[in-house]
Amino acid sequence: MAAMTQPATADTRPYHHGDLSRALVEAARRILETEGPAALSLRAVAREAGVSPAAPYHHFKDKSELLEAVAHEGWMALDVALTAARAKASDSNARMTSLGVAYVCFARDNPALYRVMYDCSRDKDSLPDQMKEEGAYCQVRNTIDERSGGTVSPIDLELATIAAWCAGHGLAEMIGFKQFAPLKEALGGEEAFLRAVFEHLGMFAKLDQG
Amino acid sequence: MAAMTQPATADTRPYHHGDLSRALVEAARRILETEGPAALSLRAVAREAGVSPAAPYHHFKDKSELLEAVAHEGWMALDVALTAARAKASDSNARMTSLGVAYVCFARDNPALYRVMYDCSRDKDSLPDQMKEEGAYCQVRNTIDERSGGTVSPIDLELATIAAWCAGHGLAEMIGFKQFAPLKEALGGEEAFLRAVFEHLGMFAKLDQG
DNA sequence: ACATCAATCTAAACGATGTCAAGATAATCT
DNA sequence: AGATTATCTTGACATCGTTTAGATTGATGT
Repeated sequence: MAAMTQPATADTRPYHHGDLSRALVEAARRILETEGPAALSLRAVAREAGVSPAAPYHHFKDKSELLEAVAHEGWMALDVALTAARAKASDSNARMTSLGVAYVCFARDNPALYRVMYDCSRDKDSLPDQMKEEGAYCQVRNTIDERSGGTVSPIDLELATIAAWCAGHGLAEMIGFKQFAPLKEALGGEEAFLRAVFEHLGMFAKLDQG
Repeated sequence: MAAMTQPATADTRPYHHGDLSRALVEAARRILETEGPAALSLRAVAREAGVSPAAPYHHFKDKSELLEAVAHEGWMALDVALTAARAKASDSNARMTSLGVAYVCFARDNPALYRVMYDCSRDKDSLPDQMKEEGAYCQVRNTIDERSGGTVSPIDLELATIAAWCAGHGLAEMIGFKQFAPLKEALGGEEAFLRAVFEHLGMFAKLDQG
């Protein structure tokens, strides 16, 4: 089946790409990392993948559908990061803080991808990726539930999850503000700063007091 | 001085607009409200203002500079809303919650404007609008400081402000998620939902315990 | 009053973008 | 092998941000 009808020297791609869907998503991520979100045009992605501007339309309905695929990969990568962070903490309090720090660090290290992830979540009728099945949001909820030994009411559990998620996302969007530089310095680095903010958010005051 | 050199019937504008700067910003806000952020092109703004596509360039360097002007108006409007909310609460605890609710409601009622406001804050070297002088951020800090009678350390005050701001912004971005509909229902409406989340964020647990 | 100058607007164009229709090419199925 | 379907390219269209050159007006100085 790999019978190429063309010479196909090292740099001539066969007419049919083989797995253009994936190649396009990877090209998009490459552009995001190297040139930022402003450079992420459909044509640029096609160019990067070595294909004509119209080719993507055989795999994605829209530019937005391509972006959704990119965002989906982003949420999966975040899941991996959160899982790793959760496994690394000893007690359940530290696990929660560690989760928050990992979340914000992911956003800091992949700012363009993070923006695409949220831009795709907005204005969407269906459930956004992060809330599905075992998505990042559910991971936070599970961690909180574990922490309280499963005794907390469903409503309070949901409220606490929302509160924690909002804090994480809000901090993720502000982490870059230069305004905070001296404060980070005073606290001994960015991660210490993040831990301080998360601890300041006594996110469990309500849960703990009953 | 109102000597028009043209007949200038009701619908013929004089060659010089008079105050195109303001007219453009207002046109932009009108488009944002009625057609959303996707329709906000420079040409559309010029069209809405009844002027050629190149005219805005005599008042703004860029499209982004126009957007910054729009964002600036947005932050000022938010300031007004927050000031009103702060005045309406009795004790300082309620004042804080009321501030948060007002913030999120502003974002909910002006979603497109809110997005422009934050898009302009990002990737900016200088201090963003909301943090300047008596901007919204400072209003939050002042409210927290008032609450503790000015006894809290500068670092803790800053951390608490950041925490509160992050929670507000995070919640503002998620308030539209359909996922939360049943929870809002169970709590008796959207505003009750907001109050519950803010109270769940024991934002002052750390401050209160010393 | 009038000429000059600067500010403001228009017209026309350029390159880039998202998207589509028509045709070329290749893989697959019968 | 022949037909069908999936995939890619070419070429086009409308729109966008932006620039350049020229037209129109208000202000300034005499």
